[in-house]
Amino acid sequence: MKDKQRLFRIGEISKIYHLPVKTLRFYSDCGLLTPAYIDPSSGYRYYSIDQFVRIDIIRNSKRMNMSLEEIAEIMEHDLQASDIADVIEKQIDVMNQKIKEYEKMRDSMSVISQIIREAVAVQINTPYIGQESKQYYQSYPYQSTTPEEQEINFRKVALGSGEESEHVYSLYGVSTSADAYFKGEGIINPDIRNYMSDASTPNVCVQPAGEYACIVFDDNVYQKEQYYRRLTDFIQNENRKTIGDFTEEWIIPRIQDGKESTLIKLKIQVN
Amino acid sequence: MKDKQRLFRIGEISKIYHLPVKTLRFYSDCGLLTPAYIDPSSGYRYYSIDQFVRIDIIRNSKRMNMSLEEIAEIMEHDLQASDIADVIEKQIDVMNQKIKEYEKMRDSMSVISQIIREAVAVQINTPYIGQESKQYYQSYPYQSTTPEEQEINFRKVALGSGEESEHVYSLYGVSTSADAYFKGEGIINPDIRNYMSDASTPNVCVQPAGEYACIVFDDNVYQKEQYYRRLTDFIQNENRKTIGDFTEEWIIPRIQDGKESTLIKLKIQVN
DNA sequence: ACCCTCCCCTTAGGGGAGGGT
DNA sequence: ACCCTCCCCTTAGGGGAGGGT
Repeated sequence: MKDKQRLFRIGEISKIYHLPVKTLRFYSDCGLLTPAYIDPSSGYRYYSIDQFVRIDIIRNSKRMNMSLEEIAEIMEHDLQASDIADVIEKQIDVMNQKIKEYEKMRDSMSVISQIIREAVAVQINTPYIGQESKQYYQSYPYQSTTPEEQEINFRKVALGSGEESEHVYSLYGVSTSADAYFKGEGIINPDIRNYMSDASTPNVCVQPAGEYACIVFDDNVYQKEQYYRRLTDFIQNENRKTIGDFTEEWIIPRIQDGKESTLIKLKIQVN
Repeated sequence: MKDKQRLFRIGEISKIYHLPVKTLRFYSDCGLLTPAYIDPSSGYRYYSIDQFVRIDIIRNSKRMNMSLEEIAEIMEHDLQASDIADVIEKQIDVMNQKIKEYEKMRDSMSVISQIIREAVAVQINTPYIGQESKQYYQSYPYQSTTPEEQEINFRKVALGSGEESEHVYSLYGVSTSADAYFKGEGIINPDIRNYMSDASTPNVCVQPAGEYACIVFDDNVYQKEQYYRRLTDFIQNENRKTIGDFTEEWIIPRIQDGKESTLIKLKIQVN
């Protein structure tokens, strides 16, 4: 019985458990782990072997990502072994949730980095003819005639639904009326498009696979016109005819000298 | 150009981006997102469309689990598109790390909840003969003659190595000399055992498969003897002979009326 | 209504000063 | 050496008071 009275100073407990003294003091102050005895004159904390199990429980629980509040909860409730299994299984669910969430994030991030890598792999500012594969998109009929209007419309689309937690990032873009452009009416965008990885959502539209004249540029949205010109000059030189409208894919916005600059892939189908 | 001067009040930005006003004020105060104009007399914050990209970047970066400090870092550095891909891929690595870590935790937690479920599935305090499968363990030669000594020795073993992050929880136990026990010398534990899921660690020992007399109890370590008696009485009644030493598996410790109580499986091989 | 500036609060401690055994 | 008690600091804001347009 006298060995049971063996008391440990805070530094000894710290060494045994590899726990900082500060942490033990903190547990003591917040009532999570009250020392067996506190010297009233010196304030020294003394721990007995009875405290060991509690420290074990705190340790194990913390490893399961439980908060000190939850740990205090379970420690003052005299759980049966089967209750402990319940707690552990609840934490397993929490872990599985986290894992799923992170996997979604990671996959979504993979997609976008892939798209950026592909875009920067081609010669920037240089038109080319390329084989493009089929793309799915959701069309939102916001007509924009100025870049400012488009900026606002774009946010309405991107932030409008409750898709908040769905993806880290979504690929957006616009179509540009070829008719209006070739008539000299400038760049008019009849809709905003959200590109999808598959056709699983309702009302999804399809952009056909085929040969496209493309140009990738990285500039401020107010400077778009020159890239349209380069692309159409190129198409003429190549003696191609366009099919359908232009599309812009807004790959990634960034900040250049305090101004927005967006990496954009502009393309139009040709025959 | 006058549309470009369009200024938005903090509440409008809040509505467009579904961001609390408090958050925007906080970003403003810490310099992450400075309003385009602050009225010197009223202190009202006004945002222009130029701020929109920054908010997008903050939003996307936060979704990738980046801290505001990291976001500020990347925003003041005029990154190229390929640099952004680098940043994203770095975050993918971070995510993968997290996923791995959580999967490890979850698997380790699964194992222990499984062990508890199996232990509580048998009639508690009631001896039985059961078929036990092969077990691997690491043996640590700490002889303990009192429960107190054992408590301390156990922590030395469990906390001694740097196995901290390996598992949430490990199954430990002791052997008890059958010879000494039957000679009336009491419960003497020549070693402490850390049970392993496989034989991959060096110096691993094997506890053979076979028929064992077992009893599962859930009590304070100072009360062990009565369970040894129950088990040995049972073995005698069953006309069995023991092979080798007793082993105790310390399945899960908990707190009962302020005292430690451990769910223990005590067993010994019989023929 | 909308906006502002304080001020205090949250987790789980860490760093350090200043002082006692 | 080892221990103590303040006190201030960290993330990313949230809640509320009290007051201005």
